[in-house]
Amino acid sequence: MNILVVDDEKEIADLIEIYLKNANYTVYKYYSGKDVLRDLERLEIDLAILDVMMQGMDGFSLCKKIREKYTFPIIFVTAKVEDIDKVNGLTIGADDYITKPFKPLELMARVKAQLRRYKNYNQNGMNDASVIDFRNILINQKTHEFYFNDSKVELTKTEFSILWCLCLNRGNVVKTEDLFRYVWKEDYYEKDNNTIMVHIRHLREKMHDNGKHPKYIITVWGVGYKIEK
Amino acid sequence: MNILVVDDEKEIADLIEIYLKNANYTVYKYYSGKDVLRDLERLEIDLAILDVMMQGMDGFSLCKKIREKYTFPIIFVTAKVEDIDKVNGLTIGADDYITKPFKPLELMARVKAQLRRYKNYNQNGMNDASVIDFRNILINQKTHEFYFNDSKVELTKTEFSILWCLCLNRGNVVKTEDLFRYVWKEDYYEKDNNTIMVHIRHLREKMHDNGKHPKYIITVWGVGYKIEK
DNA sequence: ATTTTTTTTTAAGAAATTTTTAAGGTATTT
DNA sequence: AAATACCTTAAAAATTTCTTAAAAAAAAAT
Repeated sequence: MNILVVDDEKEIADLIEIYLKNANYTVYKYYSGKDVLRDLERLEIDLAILDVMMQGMDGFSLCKKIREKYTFPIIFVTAKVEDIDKVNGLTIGADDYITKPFKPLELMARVKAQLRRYKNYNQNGMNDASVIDFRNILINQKTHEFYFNDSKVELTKTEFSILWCLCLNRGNVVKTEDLFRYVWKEDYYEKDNNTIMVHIRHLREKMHDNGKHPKYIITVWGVGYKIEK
Repeated sequence: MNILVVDDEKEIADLIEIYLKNANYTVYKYYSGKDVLRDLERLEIDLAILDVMMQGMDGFSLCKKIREKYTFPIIFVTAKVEDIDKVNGLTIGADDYITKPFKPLELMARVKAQLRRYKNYNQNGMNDASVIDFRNILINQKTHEFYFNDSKVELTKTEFSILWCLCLNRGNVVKTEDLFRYVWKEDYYEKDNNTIMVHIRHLREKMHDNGKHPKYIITVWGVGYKIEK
């Protein structure tokens, strides 16, 4: 497991590193947010521990930047004890927030809890794959390509995200609300329903699957959509 | 979203409930772990907030019991400030651990962070039990499919919900009022009785079980319905 | 910086499906 | 026999989805 540690106080970063390495994690240690963003893509991080108050880019800004592309757990570790900071930190995308001075054992327990949630409680295996291949569908998340009957079909970002979610859950119904939250990552309201419907229609069109009885993206009345295995 | 609150100190449970309801969550409030375990299957909980020190079954034991079957996030709220308890709580399957006196806003931020992780960042709860298979009935909540004598029978959302509730409680009578509240999630009045009856009739029809002596969905006079094991 | 193109969202009417109501009937209990 | 609870049927009402087109927003190109 690869853990990212970002803290401009070297002693703290070193201390955290010792405990993490002791628990057999691979540690990537950084002293500035800028350097992190430069390397993030190639590191394949599973969890990040960020300091809030850093020179240059602060922890909150870094967290926001990370969340634009990644969903691995983020834990803030900070000397700031203001309640409003905790609330802000958790609101902008962090999963946990610990104040200094912290007990290393507690930090480790929280790291393990977050990794368990991220890796184990997730649907096993299925989620890690970046290619899903079944029936006459081949969809690749890494390359953002979709092949249907061996010919490439161009999808927009939203269309791809919807189809990917349905394929991840192939065989199972995805509730409209869950689908919305997966794709848009924000709260769902009734009116959003129509937005999804239009995208579904576009997808069906691109799969030549419009008409009364779609063969691929199937409507489950009052619940959501599913794609049969 | 359905949130479970378990605390034998009524005032705390009530306080938490107020904040949760204010944020538009549905709250199921319990004062003992035993009662929770009895109802858990039919509640469809998305997140739990548990007190650690309770009379009878303590929070840790309840957490372990829940984790045998469910993966929704669990947050401990407790007066125990011993570090070792935090570590233990997080180790046995909890996702977060807050000590009293806690700031309600912080609790709410942590609830939201956990739900975001569970519902938006992760694919949600693939592991939670979703298939019931007995006699010649096979009902799958994830795929929203119902097989009767090995052939697929299409059900509407309400029909499915009713049958699922009866199957969850197979062997036992489900009171009309309880059935209504499970399916419609609102208060029950006499006139709703007829609505249920019509749906039951449709179900019986689809199971070729109309007539004087139904073999599957059995009427228990003056009480409700049951489906025999 | 502006224009063009593409994508996403909104809106509104139509179509399809599901749910509820209502009324008359049947079975069971007291 | 009366009262109560349940069943059946069909039509009305409500809900949900589909379709289409245009507006708005975002991205790409000039």
